[in-house]
Amino acid sequence: MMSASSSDRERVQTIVDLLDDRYGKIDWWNAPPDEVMVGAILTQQTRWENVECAVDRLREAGLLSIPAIAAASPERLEEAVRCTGFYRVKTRRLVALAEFVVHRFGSTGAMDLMESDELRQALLSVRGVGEETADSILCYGFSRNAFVIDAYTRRICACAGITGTDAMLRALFEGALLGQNERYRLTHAHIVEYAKEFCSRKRCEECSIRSFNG
DNA sequence: GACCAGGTCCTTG
DNA sequence: CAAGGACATGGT
Repeated sequence: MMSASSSDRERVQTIVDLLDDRYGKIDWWNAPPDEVMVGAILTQQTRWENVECAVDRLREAGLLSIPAIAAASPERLEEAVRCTGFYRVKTRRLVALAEFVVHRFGSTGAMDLMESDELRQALLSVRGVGEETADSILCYGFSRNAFVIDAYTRRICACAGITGTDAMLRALFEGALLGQNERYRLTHAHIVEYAKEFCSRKRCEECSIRSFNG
């Protein structure tokens, strides 16, 4: 058991190990870069099942690529992504990102030539791309070592008695993941799965991570 | 019918 | 900087 004086670093390592034991290798958000960028926007404040609905609709409409989105009418995009909610603002964000990629890089492939830090800054300059969205794109779309901090991560960390800014949490997890993209992907996936399983009114008390706190 | 979901932006104090 | 609201559909 963790002692009351265990450091944040130790607690994070314990969480990472506990989740790895529980879920192990899982296939999670394995998709081409264009699809990850689209999904990263659409999943904002939205359940993943609804994102899949929109992704299917976009695919059927031939709009599941950055060039296609950059050239599409807002009306067609809105119709396809309506099932994810916030469909007007998400359409604007998709178009902003697609136009940014096309104008600044020409293609998705050219983006991959950039250093991670610069690519992150570039993504953050797009209206509608915040830190979580940018890191999701980096981690899952471009296999970079960017750890995604989301609401679930904050909640689980808070339960474990770990407090701090997103930047601090990100540094803590990145310190535990040994610079391997596969571990970055898996750990964030594990956190989401665990949170969906235990961070509900009903099952919060069964969550063993609470006991790490003091 | 209330409440929440893998955020982000904008406005106020 | 912290807090509060807007954005909107779909599931419990």
